[in-house]
Amino acid sequence: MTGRVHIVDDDDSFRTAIERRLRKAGYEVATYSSAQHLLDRLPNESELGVILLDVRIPGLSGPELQGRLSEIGSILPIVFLTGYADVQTTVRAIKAGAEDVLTKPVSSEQLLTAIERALAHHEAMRGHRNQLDVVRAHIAKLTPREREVFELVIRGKTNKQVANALGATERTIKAHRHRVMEKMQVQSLAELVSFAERAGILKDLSGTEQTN
Amino acid sequence: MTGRVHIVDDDDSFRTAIERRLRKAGYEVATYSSAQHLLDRLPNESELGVILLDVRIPGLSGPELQGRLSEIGSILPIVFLTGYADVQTTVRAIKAGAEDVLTKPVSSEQLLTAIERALAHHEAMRGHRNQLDVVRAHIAKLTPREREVFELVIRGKTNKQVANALGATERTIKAHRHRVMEKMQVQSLAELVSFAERAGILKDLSGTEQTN
DNA sequence: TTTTCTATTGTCCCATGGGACAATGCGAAC
DNA sequence: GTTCGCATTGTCCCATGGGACAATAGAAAA
Repeated sequence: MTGRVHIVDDDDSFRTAIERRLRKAGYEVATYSSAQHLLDRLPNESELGVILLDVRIPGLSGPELQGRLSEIGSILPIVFLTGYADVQTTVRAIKAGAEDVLTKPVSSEQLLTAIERALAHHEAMRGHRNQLDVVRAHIAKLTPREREVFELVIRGKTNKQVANALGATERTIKAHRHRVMEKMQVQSLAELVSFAERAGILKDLSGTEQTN
Repeated sequence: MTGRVHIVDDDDSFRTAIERRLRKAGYEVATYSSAQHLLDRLPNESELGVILLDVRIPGLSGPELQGRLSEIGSILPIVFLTGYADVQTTVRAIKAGAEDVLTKPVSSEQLLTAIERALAHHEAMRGHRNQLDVVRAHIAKLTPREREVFELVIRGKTNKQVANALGATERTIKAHRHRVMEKMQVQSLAELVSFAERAGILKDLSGTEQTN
């Protein structure tokens, strides 16, 4: 699998050594001497990639950079490199979503295996996120009123029930509902519900009572 | 939060020491001198619990026990205790779902914090699994034919389309569909789709074409 | 001020979903 | 052999969803 490896490490000779190894293995490489440098020119995620990140670096630490990236919505997988074995840090990193944690010196085999897995993971995650983005983009186009109707319809309310709930005529709801289906680009209620479920709406499974 | 801590460690004195500390903290405790002993009398998950598991123990190792438990559907959280810092093992354990990995000697604060988090996690997971079990139990009651109808209906197919697809009359599908709604205990298509989505059916979002 | 977006509601008409009341045929279990 | 579960299909009838064709009104933007 091809992709770009973003090496973040303050040790010049280490960066160079790893870079050489990775280029030889067929990967694109970008290097950064600090976390800030990576934040300054954020990798474009239209390209598959992985961040090789040293845990302890001057300025923002590895885990701190991980937090920042997560906050800004990055899904670039991170493979940590650490000079010494620190269980506490390792646990936190993995729980925070790190792809792997390797100890220096790292064997090429370990490194390449981790990178391959990370790239595969990145690809899968991108797929998921793209689907989500599409759905969310559609939802964003709904007007406030349409959004209200949407919320009730995906919970199984009939037009009549929605009409009562929102204080409008059944005919009106019908119109809103029609535009919701259009904007969400679905042809059936089933699809609409699927989308909603995947977009994280519908967390709780209540709203089943009927108020004719 | 109350709950039972299952200590698995071959070191008698260690088990006793930890047990004393935990009982003092208000937890129920069960001890096992080997992984096999725990497998022999599996903790009942109707009670909140957590497994305190030593990584290296004679017989089945900690991670191996973790694998076994996972296979048999256990969702008891596991907090690993390890004598020495092994990043490789730690990463695998966490990725395999371990709640935490602590190094011996472990401070009471660390231990109690980890246990509390594990118990809270167990409670949340049980909730999720119970919902899932209910849905799956309902699905299990469907006859093969009803299951086929179910699969198509939740993908937005109309009775007519399902009838064509399965080579039956619209009336027949109507009958099956009715029984599906009954057995799944839902009143609306929206609910049916929600359940299906949560039960893991509907992974791919295809099946949108129409063949009147 | 004029255009545009949003919300609202109407009437007709048809397709689809769903309940009520029934019935037939076929294997498998008893 | 009889019972039981399962699949199948019918007819009526009504509620609901959804398309077609239109129209009104207020608010915000150009």
